[in-house]
Amino acid sequence: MNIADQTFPAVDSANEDRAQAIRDQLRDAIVDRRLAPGTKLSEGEVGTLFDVSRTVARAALQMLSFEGLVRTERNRGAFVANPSPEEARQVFASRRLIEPGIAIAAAERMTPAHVVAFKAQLDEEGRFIAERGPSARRSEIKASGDFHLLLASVAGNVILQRFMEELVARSSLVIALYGRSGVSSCGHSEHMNILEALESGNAERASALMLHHIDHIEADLDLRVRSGPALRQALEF
Amino acid sequence: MNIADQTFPAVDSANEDRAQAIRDQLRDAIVDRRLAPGTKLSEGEVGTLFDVSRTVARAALQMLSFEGLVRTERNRGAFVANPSPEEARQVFASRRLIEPGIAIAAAERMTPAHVVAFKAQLDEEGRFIAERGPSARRSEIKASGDFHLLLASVAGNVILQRFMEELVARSSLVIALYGRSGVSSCGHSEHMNILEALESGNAERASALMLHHIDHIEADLDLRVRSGPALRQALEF
DNA sequence: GGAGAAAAGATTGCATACGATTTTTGCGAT
DNA sequence: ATCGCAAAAATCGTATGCAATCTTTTCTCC
Repeated sequence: MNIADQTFPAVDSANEDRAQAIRDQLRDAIVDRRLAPGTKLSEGEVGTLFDVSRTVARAALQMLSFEGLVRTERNRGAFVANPSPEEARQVFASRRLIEPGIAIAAAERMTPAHVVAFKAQLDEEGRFIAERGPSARRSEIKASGDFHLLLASVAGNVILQRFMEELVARSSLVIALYGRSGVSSCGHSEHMNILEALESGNAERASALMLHHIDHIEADLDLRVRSGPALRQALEF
Repeated sequence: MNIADQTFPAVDSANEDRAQAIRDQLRDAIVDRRLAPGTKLSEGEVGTLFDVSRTVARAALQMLSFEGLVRTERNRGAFVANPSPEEARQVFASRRLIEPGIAIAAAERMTPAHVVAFKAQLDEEGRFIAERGPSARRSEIKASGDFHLLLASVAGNVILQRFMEELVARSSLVIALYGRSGVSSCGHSEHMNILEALESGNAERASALMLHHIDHIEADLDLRVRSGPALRQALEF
């Protein structure tokens, strides 16, 4: 009975919080761009979709609003975030500040097991790049983010790790919105270079490579305001 | 109209969210150490105390749990966070990574109005240090944190600003728990030096001073495990 | 008297209900 | 046909109720 109806939504998460499970699925959907920015996420809809009451759906949406992935307006509802160019710049400014330091910390804590995990991660990343199609592109963005999350977990600071989770999620949104080309293939090779530096314990080099990597990602964005930002906001789309 | 109702931190909060107001008050109480680490915050108690239902009290507690100021255990309730020495170290490691960069950004954006605000802030800080007594010490810790928050707001990156809000709040908890002496008077002069550097537009110097300042704060902590950490955790007090 | 088990009490997780607010729809006037 | 306004529908904010879980007390048995 449990197995049957909890097939897809709400993974296993028996003792876990249901709201958390819903948040995770919604976050994946947002980061994967299956939910477009501006989409309304009504409490009732989310609730019926995941077969829970509005109470827990609301809790999930509140969590996402804390992470900056949805914006809530009083008495109006929750919407998938539509980050402005300015917000996008701030996301990357934050990453430039934090990630080089994370790379240094990670370099000092790398173990052979970590190296194996990174190689598996990069393999998967390469596979998605080889594929074509919109679905592959989404997976590609997600895999690219996972590299940075893996690095954060190796660094061993859970606070910074959580910050990075938020920043990576928001970056994915920004890239989906403002991304120009397939810089990702270039990003893939940069990831490999970073791993090389980490593997050889060259913390400084890893840090510098990371900084450049972030610069490259941001440089690929087209952050000019398009077709009147006020109108866009007013129309909420 | 705008001026009238936005007098101060919206205690009345007519159109504001009530849960948010409760969160703010609870946060202040935690940071001020009026609520000791480990204290249980039951939904019902908080609700009756603020004259709201459990629903909104619960929302406030959820917010605080996101910020790391309370820890919630399923089916058991919410407790004021009791950061471990390891957690304390990670808080300061995060600050060492972020705040020097914030100082640089702030130095580049300082205006005369900002300088005035900083001077007022430092005046108040000095006043609390001059006073004696436990209440003054609490205000002193809070004022010291406010300096860093003011700096973050000047830096102009709302994402980093929110990160700093969390880090400063957790720092206050840590200092209250593990703080040794009145390093704060020393911290006050360091704040003044930082302001000097900011005022003269010397970003590099401000950044370096900030890094040392954080080091000094952490150096004043006694992060040795005291009287068995496992026992302490087990007894939850 | 102490240890263990069962019951009572307290607290959380979740669903539902109801008033308030916003958005949409329907209808008549210009 | 368009605009304005009022009623209806939808949605949110919040309170409350019930079942599940945890804690404490009490009772029994050794």
